[in-house]
Amino acid sequence: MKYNEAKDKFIQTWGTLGSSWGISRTMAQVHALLLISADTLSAEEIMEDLKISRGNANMTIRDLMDWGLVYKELKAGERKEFFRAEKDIWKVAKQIIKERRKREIEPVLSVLEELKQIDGNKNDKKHKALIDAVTNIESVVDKADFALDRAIKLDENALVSALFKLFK
Amino acid sequence: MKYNEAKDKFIQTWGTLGSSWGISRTMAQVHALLLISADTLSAEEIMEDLKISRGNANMTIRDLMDWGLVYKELKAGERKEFFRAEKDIWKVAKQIIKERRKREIEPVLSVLEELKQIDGNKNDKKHKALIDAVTNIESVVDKADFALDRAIKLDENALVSALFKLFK
DNA sequence: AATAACTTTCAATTTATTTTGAAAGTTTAA
DNA sequence: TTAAACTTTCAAAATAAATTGAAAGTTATT
Repeated sequence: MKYNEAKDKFIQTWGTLGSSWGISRTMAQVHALLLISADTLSAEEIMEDLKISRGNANMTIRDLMDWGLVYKELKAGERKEFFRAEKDIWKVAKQIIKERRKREIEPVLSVLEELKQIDGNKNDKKHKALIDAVTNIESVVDKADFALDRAIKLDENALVSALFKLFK
Repeated sequence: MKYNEAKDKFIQTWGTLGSSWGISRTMAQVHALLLISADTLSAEEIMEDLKISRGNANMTIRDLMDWGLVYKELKAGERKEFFRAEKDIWKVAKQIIKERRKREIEPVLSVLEELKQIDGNKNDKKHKALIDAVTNIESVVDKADFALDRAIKLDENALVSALFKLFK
């Protein structure tokens, strides 16, 4: 396989994956492009490379910065802005999980909390089933948080981290 | 808040969450409805309750069964099929992760494996950046698998599981 | 203060996904 | 074997999401 073919395939693949894991396809493609770029790229270069419009490039880059996946860099003597991706994929994954927790899980949790204040007889079968479901979901979020914390702590542990590198 | 309002809000909320975490909105809504139903429901009841078409109900239920989130149950003396949701949310979460790994991550991994067979000079900056990205991604998938295994093992540990229940 | 270089916005369009519902298919019971 | 009860299919329609690009906005330079 030639480099350009591999590059396109990588961008395409990362785009597909991204769109199913919470960031939009174009966001993931721009991220993929930056990920395999040795140097920073300008908005101009990104739009040319991926054949997307100026507006799309601009909004996508801004979104990626909001998500903490891409950083802006200024070059001395240049008016243009240049962009660089976070290349540590584990950091990328953690960042995505963190953002999605904030954007998607937390609002749900507050709705669930409300739902527990439901009027009526607590011994009613229907009420009980609803309260059970809500309680169960809340406990799972707690478990997931705990598991995630453990995974992150585990990662921060230098020894284990070193062990992982042996398998790379 | 009255029961019916709470019920609708729950279905709506679960639907929104589902659609951002890999199962479609209607799938999540049907799942939510079954989740808070003390008894099994027929396709007919589901379509009436959620005001969706027969075709949509049928396909959605089939999808949910494919995902292992809903089971079919037959009642003696009834021609109709009845459905029951998996109510252990931790199992639901594990099941979704497992399915999505199979459906979305595994195909990506095999593409990445291909990409490593790229022609040309390995010392070329561009090649190196691409190979680095691919390698890095593969190692993160390994880490995530490991962390997930740990989380699941942790959950299966009765003692820890009991501790969790204290916080419920 | 005028111009050039660049970034941002957003209404209109395009593309992708979901839903419908009538028709076809299947199974059971008489 | 026929009819009734039920399930599945899928092309068309509806809805939702992403993308474009020209115009407006901003900032730096002369």
